[in-house]
Amino acid sequence: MTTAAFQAPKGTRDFYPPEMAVRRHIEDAWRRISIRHGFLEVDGPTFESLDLYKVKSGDEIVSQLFSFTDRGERDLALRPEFTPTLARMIAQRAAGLPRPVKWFSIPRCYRAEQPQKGRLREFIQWNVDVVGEAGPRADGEVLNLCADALFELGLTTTDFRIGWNHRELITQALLATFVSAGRLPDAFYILDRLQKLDDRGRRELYAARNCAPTEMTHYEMIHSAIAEGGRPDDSPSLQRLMAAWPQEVTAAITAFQSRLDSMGLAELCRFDISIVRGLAYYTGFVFEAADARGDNRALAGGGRYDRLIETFGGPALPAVGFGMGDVVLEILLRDHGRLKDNLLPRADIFVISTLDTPDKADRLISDLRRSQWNQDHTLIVHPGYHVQTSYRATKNIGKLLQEAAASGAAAAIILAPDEMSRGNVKVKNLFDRTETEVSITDVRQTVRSIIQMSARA
RNA sequence: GUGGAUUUAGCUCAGUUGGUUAGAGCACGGGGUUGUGAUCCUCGGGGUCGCGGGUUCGAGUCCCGUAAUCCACCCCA
Repeated sequence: MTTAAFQAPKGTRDFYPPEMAVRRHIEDAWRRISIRHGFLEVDGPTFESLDLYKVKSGDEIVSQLFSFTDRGERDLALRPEFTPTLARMIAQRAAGLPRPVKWFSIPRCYRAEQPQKGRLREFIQWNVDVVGEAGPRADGEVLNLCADALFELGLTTTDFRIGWNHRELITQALLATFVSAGRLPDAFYILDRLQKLDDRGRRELYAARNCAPTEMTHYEMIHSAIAEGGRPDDSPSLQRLMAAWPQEVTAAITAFQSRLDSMGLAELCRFDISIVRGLAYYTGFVFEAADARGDNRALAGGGRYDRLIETFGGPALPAVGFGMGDVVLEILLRDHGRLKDNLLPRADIFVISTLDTPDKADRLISDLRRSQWNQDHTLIVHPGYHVQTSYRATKNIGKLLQEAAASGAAAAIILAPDEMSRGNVKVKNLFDRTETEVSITDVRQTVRSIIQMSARA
């Protein structure tokens, strides 16, 4: 064996079978849940024209992209996210799409950044968007889907939290209480960092942003409100804050929280004024999912961006969506013990033969793997089995059974001269270790019942 | 882009003040015990010690550079 001369590029991963199985596990859950909520899958090119990314984020983004020039002098970049592609696709066909458009995608994305915990240069990001539907119903719908995917992967309300906010509403509330219009950008900057800093850090932040005493008092009250759980009913700080807010603002906040409550998300979701999602393009509702223990970076984030489709040359269409990356998600699943040690596919049946010729085993294996159709050949009445066998020359049944057990099979079928002389084979249940001798024509039936039993266990 | 730590077999790790042909466990593969998953016995493959330079009679070991990994910072769509 020689030392590999090459290694995977910085910030990328190789997916050997165990890692690939974890990735499949995650992607399958995303896909399954998206479809269950009525979303359709789309994809686009892995690279787009560089200008597409400048439209939304300006020139400074280029340094964070993997970009290149093709032989026709076109400036291109590997996609750092899917949203521009989505917006482009919607803009191109906006006239003909039934509304609302509910799409999801599971693209590989690329960012030329310094790798660190939860952040690589190549990653997979589940994207979900509802386009053409304004209002809190769609907002709640995407948040619910985000939560549902995490539940589907085995996480519980003790593992993660979702915080939500509304940029428009909170702007009104700030303007009505202690922030002047000119100070809004500073206010959002401060809100974004409020929960990430300790007492001293916050004081330094207030000083750096030239906060007046009333501002500091308000920010500290907001900090307490979030720490107290973000529910008006049991947060005195939040009650005091909201008492001074315009009535329509508090009404909208209460209404949205009760919408979440009725979707069964009461424990999970909290109104969190500090979630502002840095990006300028969010126009209203924003939310973020994170580890309940406060470890790790954000699991998922999104919100409403009603001007986005216009920005990419389409009609004015309201939109709301979110993204969830595979890297942080996998770390969180592991941290909370929600990933099984072994997610590799397990065999249904392992076939062992100590016969001198291979024909009978080959025939049996082939039959078992093939699906059975009904008479019209319109419907599979019984799908084929996942069948494995040994490549070893040995006729040592003990060793072969060991291999059978390692394959994860529920049943082993043993073809040996003794039984075969009677037209029979042995079928061994690999879970309870019992075995029966059956006619070779009855094998399929015997195996089926063993597999059904073990699937229940 | 900046700083710290790390890098020896597929994995986890030993490797003495610099000294012969670099080791162990696990994993993997062959064989054995008269046809049942354990245990056991036996044999085997696999490393230019991350890469490149330097010091030295001699470098896995000391020095310099570089790459990657992990952690933190900047940034974060």
